[in-house]
Amino acid sequence: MFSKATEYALRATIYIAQKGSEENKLGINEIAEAIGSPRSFTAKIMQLLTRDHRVVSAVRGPNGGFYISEKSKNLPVRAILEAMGEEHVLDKCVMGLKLCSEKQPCPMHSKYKIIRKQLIKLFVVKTIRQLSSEIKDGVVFIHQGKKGKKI
Amino acid sequence: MFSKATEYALRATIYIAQKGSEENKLGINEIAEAIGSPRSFTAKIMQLLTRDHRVVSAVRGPNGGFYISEKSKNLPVRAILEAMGEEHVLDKCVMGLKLCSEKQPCPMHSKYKIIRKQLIKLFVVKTIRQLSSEIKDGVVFIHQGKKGKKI
DNA sequence: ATATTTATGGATAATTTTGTCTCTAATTCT
DNA sequence: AGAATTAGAGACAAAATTATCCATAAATAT
Ligand code: FES
Ligand code: FES
Repeated sequence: MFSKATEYALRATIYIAQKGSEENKLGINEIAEAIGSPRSFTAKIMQLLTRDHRVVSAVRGPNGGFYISEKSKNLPVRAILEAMGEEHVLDKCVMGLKLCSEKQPCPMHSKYKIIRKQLIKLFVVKTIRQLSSEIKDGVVFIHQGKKGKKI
Repeated sequence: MFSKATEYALRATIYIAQKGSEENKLGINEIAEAIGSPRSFTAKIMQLLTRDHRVVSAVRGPNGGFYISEKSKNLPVRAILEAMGEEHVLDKCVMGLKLCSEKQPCPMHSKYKIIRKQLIKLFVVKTIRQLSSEIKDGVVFIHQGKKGKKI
């Protein structure tokens, strides 16, 4: 559904929201290891998430690293997709027509639109905070290591 | 959601099902133009759909071309995904975990699984015949040309 | 038989995505 | 001020996807 980059972005953001804070920032090494993603590629992805403190914040130097402000934790998960420039995935025609619309719908449109509506809603109503708290509460994973790495 | 290749496969298959028959086979040129896809690439995709007469059938020579048997029209749309080797897309973890499961679910799993269930159902219950008949009945498009190319 | 038509198969090219590496900039600590 | 630490930025490399081209095989028509 999403690109690898966006999948890593989702996992990294939720991980930082749950494990980090402004007082306890997380380094790129820890993040990449925790979510099971290639380190350097993840660093590049973080640059997209941090520009203008869009979703994630970053500070350089000793004790620096990444964190998410309490305010940003209230952003919908969709904000991550937007930062990655992949929010369109939710609006795309499932059969690849240039434009999904009622005017010129593809053969799957009438059925698919009902499903997509729920999908869009999921990404809009769920906040970063809510997803990260799920990790705290129950048995939820952000990476599956050898024996499954629960955080 | 799907690769370009699979999107073309979906459109091509539905188009052939609606416009063609064993008596009136369709050539690759007509198909590619009708669905708005690159001709040569589409030819490659047809090879995946036609091996073992999996979904589409093909015959060479004059008056040759592609068609879909009445039997194959009863296949679920999912059969197209399978021929393209992309059926896994429907089963994938939305956050990119190696395995989507109840044992080690990602933070979005509990909500997403409900949506995915409907998505899978859509591809399983809808047949190629049903989709192509929708084109016949109503105002449904398989390609959006200059002014929208209805077929 | 020969020419014509149409899909098939293989090689190759272009583009996008994924991933790495290194040097630089900012920050902190001593 | 200088050393250490951490993210940022850019060039680069590898892999996957998308796309093109051409020679070949099969079928038909003459
Ligand atoms: S037009 Fe295809 S999903 Fe809306
Ligand atoms: S584990 Fe992520 S969707 Fe099921």
